[in-house]
Amino acid sequence: MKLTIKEEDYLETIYRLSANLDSIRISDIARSRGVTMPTVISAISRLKESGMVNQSYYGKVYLTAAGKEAATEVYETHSILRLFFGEVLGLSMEASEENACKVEHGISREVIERLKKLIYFMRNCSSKAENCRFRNIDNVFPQSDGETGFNQ
Amino acid sequence: MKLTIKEEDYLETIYRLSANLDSIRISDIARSRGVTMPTVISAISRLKESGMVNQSYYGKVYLTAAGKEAATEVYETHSILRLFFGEVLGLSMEASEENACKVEHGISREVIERLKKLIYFMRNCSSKAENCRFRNIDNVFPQSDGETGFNQ
DNA sequence: TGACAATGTTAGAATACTCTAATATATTCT
DNA sequence: AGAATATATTAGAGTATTCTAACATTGTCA
Repeated sequence: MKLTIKEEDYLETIYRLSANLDSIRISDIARSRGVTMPTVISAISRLKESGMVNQSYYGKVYLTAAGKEAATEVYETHSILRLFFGEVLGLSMEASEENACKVEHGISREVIERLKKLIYFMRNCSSKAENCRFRNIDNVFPQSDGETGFNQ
Repeated sequence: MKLTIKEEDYLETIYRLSANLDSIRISDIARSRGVTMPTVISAISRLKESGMVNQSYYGKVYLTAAGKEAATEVYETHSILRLFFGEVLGLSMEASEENACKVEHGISREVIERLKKLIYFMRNCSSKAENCRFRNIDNVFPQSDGETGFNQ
């Protein structure tokens, strides 16, 4: 019953749309993902078969309990990654968002838990200057653009 | 001319095999990636069309200059991610390797450069105890297993 | 209410990736 | 060299993902 990357992407899109819309149409998903409606229809029909989504002929799209659970997991992963890229690495909002989208699939629970700790730790660092002095890693070395000198 | 994730995976596999083997066969790649030989043949034929690989009928596989360049880039990304997971997040070697494989595609150059800085910074932290006291993030909070209390 | 616009669906196609089964070529060993 | 083994290739199939074109249904507003 493992979902593909694309299936997870569609679930996440539906989940995110449901924050702003009370009912979700095929066209909303298509617009949001930048694909055509037939593409969405085909994705949704696969998700219906996996029991992740409900949708009747010409009807609205709903996540099932299983679909909501899967979507929530992907979304939480996405959110933590976005925070990490933004707060710890100091990337712009757009770059953080974009990288989070690329990376959010297949990363382990363990990584997410430790990223949470790292973000937490860094937030503490930033407020207690005697302990550690940085806000994000770009702030620590604003001048040296990449030359940290590793080979492995 | 953008490569797919799988194409990058095959290039990286060839690149890594070339460290230990002086000539690379279809069967080496198949074994290394856990796929069948016809699958490799089909991947290689696509890579030949993109000018990333050379291989003659029943012959050995070679990366072209472009192939080597692409493979090197993926491999460097992989290596930095592995270091980050191991040194900063404190994951096991196997978990670091596995997560690096999943994440290495599509992550931006900017992220890699800042991860380098972060690893560098952490290495410095570890040696200068007055500045910051950790070896890896799991070491800082060895007890609290995940409860850092965020909601976003 | 009927026409037009918006939305949804089906049909048919293409690409990427994988497999198994069958066949062809190379390599190795006696 | 000839047989046995290893390796490579082709053929054919299946799934996932996307598209365009054609058609169906729904919604809106004049």
